[in-house]
Amino acid sequence: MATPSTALCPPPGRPQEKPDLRPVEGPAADEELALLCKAAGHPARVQILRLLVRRDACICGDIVDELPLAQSTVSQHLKVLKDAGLIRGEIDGPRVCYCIEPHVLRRLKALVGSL
Amino acid sequence: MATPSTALCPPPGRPQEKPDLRPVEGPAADEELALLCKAAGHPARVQILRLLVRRDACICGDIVDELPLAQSTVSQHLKVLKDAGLIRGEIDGPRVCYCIEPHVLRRLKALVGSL
DNA sequence: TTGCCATATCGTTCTACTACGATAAACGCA
DNA sequence: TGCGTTTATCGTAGTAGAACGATATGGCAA
Repeated sequence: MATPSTALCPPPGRPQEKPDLRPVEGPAADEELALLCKAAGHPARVQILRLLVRRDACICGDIVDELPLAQSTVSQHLKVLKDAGLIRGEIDGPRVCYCIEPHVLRRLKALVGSL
Repeated sequence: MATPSTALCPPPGRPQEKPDLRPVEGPAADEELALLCKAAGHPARVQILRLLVRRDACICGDIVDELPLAQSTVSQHLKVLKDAGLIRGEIDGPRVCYCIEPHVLRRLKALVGSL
């Protein structure tokens, strides 16, 4: 098969509809909420999240082009989001394709919603 | 009338059911989301928020008693939350009664929900 | 007034974050 | 193999955050 130039990061064959059974309160949940909020607590990272949600997946270079920041700075922000679990990066040849981790984003929404 | 020793911070006669009409996307919304998330991005501050949501209002001293931190440190965290608009502090005699700003908390939920 | 209580602010120290340019690493292609 | 492209990492500098003890402030009671 031909290699598509626009790679889609999340393989479509995984709906991942398993509900998250972890509690939304308690010390562990508080830590998790703080961690995720901290990761989202920067305008550039919010922009990246929105970009990935809107585009469903995005090549790193496209993200760099969208933000008024140096490439190394964007790479650092991507690392923060990746370390928090909110996004995932898949190597696609010489490029890296980033995408949202939908269950972690849902988890963030659930935790914030529990406040 | 007698002054009640347990002051309730939000005066009950204000339902504040006005819906927030500001957009949940765009540059301003991104900034706002980042700001609120940053304020919530620390375990101690999450604990404070939960405390205030659960108890509806709380004397500063009670918050200090609940957290394993020095009084001055808790005071700083309260200031961060207050500067972000998430909580409000009303002076009640020699004490200060803190409470959630419900519409700002709702705004945070709406912004996170828009991701 | 004097003193006590609750809270905020100050000053300090240490750590973490943010941003950048420079460089390294990984990959495809000629 | 060697080159250009893409992304990550390193090193650095400046700023901000987190924690504490000490101190100031402001109100109430004696």
